[in-house]
Amino acid sequence: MSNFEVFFDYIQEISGKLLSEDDKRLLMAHFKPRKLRKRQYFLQEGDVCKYIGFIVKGSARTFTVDEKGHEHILKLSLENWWLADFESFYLLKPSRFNIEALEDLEVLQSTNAQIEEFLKQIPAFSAMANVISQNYTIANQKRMQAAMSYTAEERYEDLISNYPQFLQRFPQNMIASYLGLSPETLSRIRKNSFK
Amino acid sequence: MSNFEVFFDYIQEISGKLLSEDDKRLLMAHFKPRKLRKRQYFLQEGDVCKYIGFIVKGSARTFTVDEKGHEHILKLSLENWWLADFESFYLLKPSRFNIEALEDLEVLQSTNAQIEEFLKQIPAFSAMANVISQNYTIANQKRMQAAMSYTAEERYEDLISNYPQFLQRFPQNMIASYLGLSPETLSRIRKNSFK
DNA sequence: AAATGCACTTGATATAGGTCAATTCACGAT
DNA sequence: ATCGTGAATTGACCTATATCAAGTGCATTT
Repeated sequence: MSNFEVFFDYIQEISGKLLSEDDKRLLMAHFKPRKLRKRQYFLQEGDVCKYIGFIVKGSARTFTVDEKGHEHILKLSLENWWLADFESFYLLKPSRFNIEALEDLEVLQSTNAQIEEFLKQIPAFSAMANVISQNYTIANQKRMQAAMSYTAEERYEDLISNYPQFLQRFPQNMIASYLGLSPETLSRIRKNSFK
Repeated sequence: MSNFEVFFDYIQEISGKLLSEDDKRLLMAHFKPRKLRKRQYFLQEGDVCKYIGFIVKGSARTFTVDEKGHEHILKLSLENWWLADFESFYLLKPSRFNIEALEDLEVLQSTNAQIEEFLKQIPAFSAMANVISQNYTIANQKRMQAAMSYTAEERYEDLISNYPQFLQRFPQNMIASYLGLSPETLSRIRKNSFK
């Protein structure tokens, strides 16, 4: 299946609507395929996030670096997820985040101005945007609650049940950072839960 | 200014579009005013969040209670904010949250089905929804980053600069809980930063 | 096969922030 | 004015998690 077929299926499935041939032509004309090798950056801190990318293949992490040089992973992303720093993308502000490919990465990317066009012209695209926005809001609410009310161990168990794929796809130190833990602490948590 | 005038101004300002007289009639027909006294609940854990409320006056907190009986405040809300547990509201699932009035509260409320209608029929309403969704996404991203990378003191300073009104409107123990801190810790942080 | 480099583990120690208990403060109700 | 209640402060102590340092196991490169 080609990259665009994957993408079209995704839109139709999430939105519950069909794309016309015209819709598909429009999307193909303005979403550009882009490939990144592992370790390459989709976005660097300080740059404006001009593109939003739909991940067709591979994985990425969104992270900040604090004054002490410590990295904090905010988001881990896999196939069929969208990749962007939304604050920078919507407001055209320089980003405080880095987005780096953790595996070889293939995305379909487009600009904010184009997305506005798709929203106006393609009903399935706009329906998809609404569903995604709902899902994001819900996921954020959950994650925030987990961060505030759960212990390290509970957050790890939560991750296992909500995103079991993460354990296969991401190294443990990345998962630790995503959970807001040091790699040592995650290692000890795993040791204890196996006994 | 009446409740609805406040509401209409808000929609027009956020969306950048004007409401027609028909639009206004439609909104007035399906947003119901509701008043809650301080301490009353807008939503109780276990119930489905049937209504979304627009706060015209007053304030509220959204919180969970963990197994140890500790409360965790996820959201503090003031005038011109929306009040709902979106997970429960969108998915019609029983809520894990409580929403309680912290001051006497006046909201305009409506149901999910009605909101869908407004989105279809009122361009300004739908434009507003898009802007709000962007703002939420950005605010969530920021708050998550703060929770993961900042110390307690930095989070408090962040709050002071982003939401100075909170200090006037909410008691310190609520703010502590919102920041994920014990009241004692927040008290000590304030003491230190005054020296 | 040796060498290099990472991810992961393990142990010892440090620290931010939590918990518990006592005290003071503010204010609404009588 | 006084009482009562809940908020805020303060001190002593505790705990979860971070930090630092050393060691182990595996791939990848040479």
